[in-house]
Amino acid sequence: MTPAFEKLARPIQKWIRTQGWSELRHIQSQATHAIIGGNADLIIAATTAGGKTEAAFLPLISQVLDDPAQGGGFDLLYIGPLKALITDQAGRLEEICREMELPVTPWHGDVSAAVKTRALKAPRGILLMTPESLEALFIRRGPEIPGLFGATRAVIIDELHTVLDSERGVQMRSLLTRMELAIGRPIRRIGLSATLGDMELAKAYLRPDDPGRVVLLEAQGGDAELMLQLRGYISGDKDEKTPPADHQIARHLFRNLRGTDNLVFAGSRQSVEIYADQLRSLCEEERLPQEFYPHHASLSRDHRDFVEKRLKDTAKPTTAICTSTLELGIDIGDVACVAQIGAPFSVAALRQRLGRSGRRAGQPAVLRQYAVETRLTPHSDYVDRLRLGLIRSVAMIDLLLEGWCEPPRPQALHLSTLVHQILSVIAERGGASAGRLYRVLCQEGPFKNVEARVFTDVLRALGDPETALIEQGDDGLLLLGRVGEKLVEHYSFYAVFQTPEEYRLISGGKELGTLPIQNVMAPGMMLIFSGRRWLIQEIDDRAKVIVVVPSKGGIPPIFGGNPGDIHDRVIVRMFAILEGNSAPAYLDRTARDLLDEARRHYGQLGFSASSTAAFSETRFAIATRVGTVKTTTLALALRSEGFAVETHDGFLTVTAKDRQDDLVLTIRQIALGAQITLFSDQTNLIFEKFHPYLTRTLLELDASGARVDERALPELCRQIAIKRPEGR
DNA sequence: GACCTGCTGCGGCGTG
Repeated sequence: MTPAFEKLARPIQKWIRTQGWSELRHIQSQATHAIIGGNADLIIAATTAGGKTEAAFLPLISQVLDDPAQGGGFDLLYIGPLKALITDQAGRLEEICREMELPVTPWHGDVSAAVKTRALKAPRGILLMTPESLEALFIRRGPEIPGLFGATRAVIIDELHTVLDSERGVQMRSLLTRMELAIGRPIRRIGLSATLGDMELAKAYLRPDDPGRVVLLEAQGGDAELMLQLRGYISGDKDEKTPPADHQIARHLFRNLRGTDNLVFAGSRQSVEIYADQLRSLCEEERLPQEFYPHHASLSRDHRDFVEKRLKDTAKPTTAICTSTLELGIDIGDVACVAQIGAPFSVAALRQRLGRSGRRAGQPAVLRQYAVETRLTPHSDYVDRLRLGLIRSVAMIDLLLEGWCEPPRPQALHLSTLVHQILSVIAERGGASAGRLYRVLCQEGPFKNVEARVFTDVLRALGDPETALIEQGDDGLLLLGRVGEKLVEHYSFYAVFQTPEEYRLISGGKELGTLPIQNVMAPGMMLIFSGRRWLIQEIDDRAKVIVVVPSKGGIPPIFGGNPGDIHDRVIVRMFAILEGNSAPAYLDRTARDLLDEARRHYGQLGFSASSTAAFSETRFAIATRVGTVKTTTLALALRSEGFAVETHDGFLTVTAKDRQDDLVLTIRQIALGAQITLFSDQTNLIFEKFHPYLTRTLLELDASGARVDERALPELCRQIAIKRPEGR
């Protein structure tokens, strides 16, 4: 055994021997040296089954055993984003700690109150929590926080890459700062993460005040060989002999995936239902046992557990048709192949998904990408002619092969989460001064981009008698107001993210899952859900329950959602592909023809030489050549100047009301720095949980930080206005 | 033109 092994506590060494490990993995040795040899914050980056949990916990538990704390609460705090992950990890840690009399306490909404009460009475060992449960602890038991975490040596943040700059990530960092302030010292932070494109940014998120001192350990190598194919399909065939594109794809999946474990990422819940239904029918037609199952967040926990268990069970071949539910989190074992239908929304997601395949030594990772484009007619729009879905798929695969993926977004203001944390700090302490709130949240905490003036405006908005979230006591202390008290009292307060209203779908007394309320439903209608077909029997609008029975026909429901942000670099690569002339070897015949066709149309539209094209005196296209945020910003600016604008990947379609409007002139004026209003009264700015309590001015400021990039506008318009050298 | 995640305290009732 290695020097690292010798550093571990005796009981841990004994446990390792009983596991039959011949040696520690490299990342585990490195982590042992870093954790036992120093006191720095740490990021351990490796794939899902890379042994990260043990890499962090074996040395940390060793420290606890070799140098036990005398009281002062839990020794180690683990924060995980999923209940299932916490249950999984608690089980693994209990195995390690069983002989050592170190308690392991999983703590989330499904854990019984008895377990929680016991842990609070004698707080020690390892506590595993969700960010929401930690939030609840601060609000319900604020004064007990120093006693519970006074001796805590380290906090382990699992799946760090999934939180980073998200609402939940900001909430978590705020809680950690508040915990450090409550106990009067920093607590070592250890992040467990998938490998990111830019790990420097992850360091800054883990410890914003001192990212330079964060040690980064990355598991090296392990890159399996990649087998790759992109197949092109054309939908909207008039020819009756050719089946529709989705049938062709379903048949191809059926022929190639049957008999093994696979993941098919279909892009949306609706599309998951469509393909699951078709694959089920194919099994029935061929009189074969069922092995294709849908998996997405609207399906019941029971059904999802069933699919996850089947994936783990090596005896039964299983293919899950899924959304990002199966992209991260609990281990489902190795799969033979990952299929992706339609272009993914980020290279980071594509990489994470592909990481589910090719994990066994000697096995290649297999990616099957399916691109669906519409059949062209003489009237087809230019965006259809440019085959943007196929081009984006190629761009993302290119970038994946180069090892690039999207870095976390630049830090937004997060005013909705700030409102939440203001209420939470007041609840924790029973009241707080404005100065203290500013210090805790904005100076020490994660809301560093919020200036004092903006912070004061937020407090004023919350204190407005109409809003009544907070009020000022006689001594100047800020207290919860009438509405604020009600909000904080209810358990729905702890989560910082918004959730839509839904119907529950019931059949034979069993819940099938949930359905967003925007679906227009009536008894007698037929529905595809959970991969099967149903007839609606009755609807209870007040209880939000729909009762269904099995049927022969049906259509898939709408699940809604918001368009995602495509990164600048992906769009830049798409244009490079449109302007290039070689075709990647992994394209099939149809995909290659579609790519040629896209390039031909790109040239015919004149985009090689100019960034604008006119279809008539009032209808134009602009090639922005940049990602969603900047493209959307230009769209808002042009709308406020009276143009009608549609957005696409790297393109805008612009319609002028009359021919007097000169688009080119407007673009030139913006390029020269003309002042433009981006938001009109009609622009919806409420998309996060606590946005309804803020003023219009604050909402515009919040949107400016995250959804638009006003400063990039003049340069963007300069680039659009100039002629491009032909053939570049 | 998309996806995902989470939740306390207490009253009422049944059982040992």
